[in-house]
Amino acid sequence: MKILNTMSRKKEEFVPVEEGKVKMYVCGPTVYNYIHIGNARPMIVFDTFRRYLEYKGYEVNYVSNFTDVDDKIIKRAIEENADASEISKRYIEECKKDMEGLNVRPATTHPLATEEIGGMIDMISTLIEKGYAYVSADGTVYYRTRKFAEYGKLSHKNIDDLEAGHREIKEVGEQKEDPLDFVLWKPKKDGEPFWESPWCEGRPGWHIECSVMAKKYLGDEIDIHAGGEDLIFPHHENEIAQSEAANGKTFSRYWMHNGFLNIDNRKMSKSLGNFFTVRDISEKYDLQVLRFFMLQAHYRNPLNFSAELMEAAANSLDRILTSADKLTRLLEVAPDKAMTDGEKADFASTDRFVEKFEASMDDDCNTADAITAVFELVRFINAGATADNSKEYIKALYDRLFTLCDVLGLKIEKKQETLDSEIEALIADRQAARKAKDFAKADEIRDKLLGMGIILEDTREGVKWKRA
RNA sequence: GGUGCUGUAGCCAAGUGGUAAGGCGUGGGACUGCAACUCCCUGAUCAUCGGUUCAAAUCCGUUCAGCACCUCCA
Repeated sequence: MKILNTMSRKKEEFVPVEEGKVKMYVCGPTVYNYIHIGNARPMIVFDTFRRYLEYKGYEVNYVSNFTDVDDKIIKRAIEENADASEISKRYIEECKKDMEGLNVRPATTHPLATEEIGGMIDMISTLIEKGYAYVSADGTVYYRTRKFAEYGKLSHKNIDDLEAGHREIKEVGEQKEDPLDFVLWKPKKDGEPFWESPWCEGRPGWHIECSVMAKKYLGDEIDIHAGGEDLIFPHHENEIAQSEAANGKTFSRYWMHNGFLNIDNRKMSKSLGNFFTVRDISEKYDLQVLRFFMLQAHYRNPLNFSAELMEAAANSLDRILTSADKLTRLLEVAPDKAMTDGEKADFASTDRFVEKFEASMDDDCNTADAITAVFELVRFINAGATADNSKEYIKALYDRLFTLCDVLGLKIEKKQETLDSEIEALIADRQAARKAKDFAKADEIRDKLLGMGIILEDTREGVKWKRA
């Protein structure tokens, strides 16, 4: 399996630190509001990668934090005249609901920044002892960036270019030794949450949180660190500087970054009025559609979002779900027999779809390509499977489709839904009318049901209904 | 200015040296009482120009267009 490593900018064969196990850290959201659809992209793509690693037999320790102390949260708390922890708690819960809708599995651990302050103080102390950090007069602790010789190795930036850039932005009131230095610990302001520390009452800088949480839950050297491409600099660069200086080891062997999501070809932002939360989308679509939509593109490429594209994604996904539904129906009526030799050969011929799927996923998690293998399996099913096939054969096809979709995090199980007796009676009446060739009445009933939100389809396997 | 990314059929999107996957949509056909579903058929020489090569969407260079990061945005 190959992964494009941001560090080397090359596809590298994946070799975990410990055979059979993967330690993976994905930077999570700052919880000051409902998550937006841009936040959802790394959640979806890296959840999919995790699922694939598990499919391959790896034991994955997947850690994703919630940043629950931050300027934005504090700002929101002040606006609502609430406590910052109330805000973060609320949106962590809402985020988990959205993740469930997106079928993003909970991480092995979801650490909270506010519960890891002790570890942060320890790491900052270590950095000070080793000379990688210093305390300024007001108690702010800064990282001494130039002390870390490899600074810039992930983002491939030249430290002197960076410095030149910074000089044009005069930073006022800071007591840094160097403009490149960043905050590890900052003093509290009135009304802000704070913690005791050896330097001052205050709170941690953003970057130190992830270094500490990764270390605590995964160890000094992790396999994969992932997040949005905007985090490469400065966030991940700073994490490397902190962790490697403090621990004396390579922080992460592989770095994966997803591309940005644009809206109607423009960057999503509140000021442009093209800002969508996952919750907004859930009002119109099953969130599976959003998940499918994002997996149709390669995770590293920029992806454009629009209403038309969502509609197309919904139709595409329906094609898969319809096929799965057909198998479910066939399973009910198929003769309870073992596979015939012919069926065995047919089933074996679908191995090629699984092979293609795996080859695509092995190639830097190419979900867009992997999905094509699913569609090829779908066409095979739609064209070939009938009520004459044995139950064992139908079941085998279903399991195969289920397995591939499950890696992608797409649920194909039909939700167990029951109709109320009135609707069932109407469907029965319509069937009777059709049998009597009273098509006017049959159509009338079908229209009536449509008005009630029930769509009927007369398939070879019988009458099928679905909600509009 | 620095560092990168992108440009493939109406739309979306794989494919990084051997003569273009897949999906949506469109049009035609089969099936169906009709509709829907499904199946079959239907489309591009890969932004531009030039070069390397027996062979390029795929490597090198040019031009054009769009985008990102370089200020705690996934």
